[in-house]
Amino acid sequence: MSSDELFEKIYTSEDVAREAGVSQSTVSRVFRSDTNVSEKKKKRVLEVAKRLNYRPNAHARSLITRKTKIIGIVMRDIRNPFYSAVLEIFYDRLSARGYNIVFIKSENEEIQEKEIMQLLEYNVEGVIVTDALLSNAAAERFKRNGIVVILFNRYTEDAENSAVFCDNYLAAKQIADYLVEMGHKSFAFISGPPNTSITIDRLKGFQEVLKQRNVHELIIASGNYTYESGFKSAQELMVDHRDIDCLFCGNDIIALGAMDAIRVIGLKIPEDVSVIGFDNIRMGAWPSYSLTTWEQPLEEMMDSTVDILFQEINHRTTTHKTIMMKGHLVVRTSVKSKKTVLH
Amino acid sequence: MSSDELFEKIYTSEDVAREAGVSQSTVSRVFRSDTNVSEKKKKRVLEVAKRLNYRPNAHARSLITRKTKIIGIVMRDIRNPFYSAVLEIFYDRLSARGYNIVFIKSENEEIQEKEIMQLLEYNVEGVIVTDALLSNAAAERFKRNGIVVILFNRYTEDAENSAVFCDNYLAAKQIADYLVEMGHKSFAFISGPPNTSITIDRLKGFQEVLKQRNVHELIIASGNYTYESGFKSAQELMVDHRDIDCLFCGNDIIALGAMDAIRVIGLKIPEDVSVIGFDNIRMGAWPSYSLTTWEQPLEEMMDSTVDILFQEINHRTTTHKTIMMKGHLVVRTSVKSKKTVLH
DNA sequence: CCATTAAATGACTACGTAGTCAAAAATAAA
DNA sequence: TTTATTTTTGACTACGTAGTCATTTAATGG
Repeated sequence: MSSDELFEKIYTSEDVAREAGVSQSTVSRVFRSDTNVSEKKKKRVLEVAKRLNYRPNAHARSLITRKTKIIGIVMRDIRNPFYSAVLEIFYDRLSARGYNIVFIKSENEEIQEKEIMQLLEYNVEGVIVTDALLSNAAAERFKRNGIVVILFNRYTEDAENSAVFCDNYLAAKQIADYLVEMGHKSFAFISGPPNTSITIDRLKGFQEVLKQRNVHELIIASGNYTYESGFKSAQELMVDHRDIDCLFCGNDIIALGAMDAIRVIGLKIPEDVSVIGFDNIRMGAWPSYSLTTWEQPLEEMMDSTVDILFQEINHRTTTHKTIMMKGHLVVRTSVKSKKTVLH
Repeated sequence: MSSDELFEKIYTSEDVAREAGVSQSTVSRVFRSDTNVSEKKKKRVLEVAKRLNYRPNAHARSLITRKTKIIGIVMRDIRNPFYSAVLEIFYDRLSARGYNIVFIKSENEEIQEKEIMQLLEYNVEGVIVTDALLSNAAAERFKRNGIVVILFNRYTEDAENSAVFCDNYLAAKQIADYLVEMGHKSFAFISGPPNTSITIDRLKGFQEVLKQRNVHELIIASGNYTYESGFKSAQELMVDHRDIDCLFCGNDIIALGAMDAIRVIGLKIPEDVSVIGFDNIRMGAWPSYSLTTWEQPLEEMMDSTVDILFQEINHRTTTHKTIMMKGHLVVRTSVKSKKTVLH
């Protein structure tokens, strides 16, 4: 027994045309919102289409128009709340422009062949790379196929892609300034993977200011951008270096892990150790943490990203933009002021 | 000036065929891994393909095979860590089977027309609905188009879809038993949206056991499955009902919010109030919370879901399965034992 | 070496739509 | 009414692939 009978036929524009007594062209026109259709026929077509449950086939359309209305989003750690938020907001923005999202989870740090294949085969119009590295070879592959690539929250020195990110260097400098101002003496930095632009810039800015302000020792522990990594690093750090009074964490989720580790040891935040994060994820505001952190202007960054994305898709520009945003410090209670307050 | 020159031509199977001195059919065979191709020509085709950077066009393929290798995942609150995890795991499972994921964020509780359209137009082979409601009308739409729908972590009484979920009723009963055993007297339940199967079953099981054990009052606050909602509900609850000594939360993220609210008020967990959650998200294990909760066998549930999904896609079965899994209690420190311990 | 069978190959068509172009219909102008 | 102009319409083709079928080539058996 053929089981096809169990399902209704999936009707095509031709079926609708026949039923409505018009040509396939006219049906196509109606669904492209082409104005050159008489009200009468338009109405008839829509009626029939509704009755037959007709929907244009996106693949056939893509084939002929060479537009897929699909954007690929490459992400590594969707469980990082920062990136959950990023995915959600990108979805809203792209959806509002009539685009669909193919979600690609990058298995390793660098985008793999398999992932590139997927995106190429589906002919995505653009790719937003957030959480993963993009090798020059991969960037080249996309470019050769006319696929726009935008880096979000990261950049590569030499790759010729547009990128939108927070000025991590400047932010780290301001954070360092703030911490020194607050009277801290002994600093540690728990970083993410050492080979990303984010990590490099944050470390660089932080170190520069410390040096400039005559703090010559900075203890560095690098791991990855997870709670577990932050927990473990902080634990080791605090055991080996009892005198640390200030911990700059590569991002908020690391900071939360670090705070828990510090408290488990029996130390108090911020009395014994100050902790500062980066990103301003929602959880940082929870009373259990009340994390002082740096807020990235997430929505603005994403708006810019989407703007540039469509600019490049539509005008096929070859000049790329690098947009660096500022952000600002969000002061809560995880950093202690050791200075005497003067009235 | 035409800007097309800026990009390499996107080659087709025909280009490859010409260049390799074979027919388009042969190129197609090579890329379908059809065995009926001589090693010699296969090698030649692959060489040329690599040189031209050729990739088969997924849309053309979909058009002719009527297989898209795309699964839609509908989710409402990706920021809920439970669902972030769900998305990640589903990605791994589906990806392993060569399928791609179109991510759909449901704007409202119920899947909207717009979202259905998107999935239909892209001819997804199946849809996994996790976090959103699926009206009968919507289910019907999918079914008519031969699209398999599986409900994950929920079900509807009458809809004819397969569903995989945790036995919430039984779990809630065991939770209630446990809490009563531990000596609690005054119970409250902070629920999610009251119209989902999850909420209904958890409440039902909880209430039944309480009644059975002669606890006749249960204070109920309903909100949604977010930290903020849990925080607010707990705050109101604890102010209005000072005597509550035990709080059953609809899920873990609500529980975390509730715990923070309780602590902000100045009460201690579990000394003053016990809190229990549901899901066993990672954050519950963090030392700041150490939440006692019910673990859903997430991976097994998702394995089942994917199994059923492909079973229905491949064999086009019309009989639907409902799989209910058990799960188990994870005891941490957010519930106090008020009973005297006897040795 | 020829007959038979199996493997490899290419010509051709279908998939469902968009869009071009020319013809037809409707409208305006004379 | 006739002619010029604009709007609507349908026939037709292209998009890039999979797969059918007939043909050619290679392999096998006697």
